[in-house]
Amino acid sequence: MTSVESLLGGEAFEAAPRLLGLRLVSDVDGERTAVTLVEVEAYGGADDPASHAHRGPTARNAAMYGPAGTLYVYRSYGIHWCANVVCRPAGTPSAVLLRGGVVVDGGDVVRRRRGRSDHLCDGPGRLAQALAITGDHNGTSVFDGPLRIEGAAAPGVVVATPRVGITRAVERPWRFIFVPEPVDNPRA
DNA sequence: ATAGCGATGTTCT
DNA sequence: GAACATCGCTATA
Repeated sequence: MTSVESLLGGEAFEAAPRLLGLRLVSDVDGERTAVTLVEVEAYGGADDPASHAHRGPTARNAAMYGPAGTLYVYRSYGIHWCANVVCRPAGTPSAVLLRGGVVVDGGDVVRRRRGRSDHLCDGPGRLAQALAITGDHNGTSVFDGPLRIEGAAAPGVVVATPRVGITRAVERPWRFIFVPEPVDNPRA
């Protein structure tokens, strides 16, 4: 078992914050890009009214029922792609929505894909476009596929807030933001 | 700086 | 027919 693999498991809201600070590496069309994950959201199964798996399996959410490490990619509002990582064993639906990152490799490629130089990865649709994640990657594994999660988290603080863009179970604080630990604070 | 709105695939009522 | 785990453009301030 890899070190990253051991970070998955447990309820989605427990696994989600563990992914913060890790690297999401993309090798698509022969181009390498990578980000450090800084914003994620947890989605559960039948017990989470905001989850795509709340009503049971469908053609769209099938990947959520795969083993931990499975990528669940869905189309949002008919336009954008959004990527999740499954964190529970096969048969138990779960998802950690990847909502934001900081580019650490392939910045030129990312800016070309995004068609701009700002707001490269802040938002699930933007993050997917930056790393060229599409429906083709639905069901692939983040341990051996074209999109991988690697490394160990850098030191930082995790802040929990309510999930955004949903209308049900809005009170659950299942959105997690990574605040890097300052290496040095000249003002303190 | 904030508000409104159009685009549009899949699911749900 | 309506809602939706969004985004980028446009208008108004």
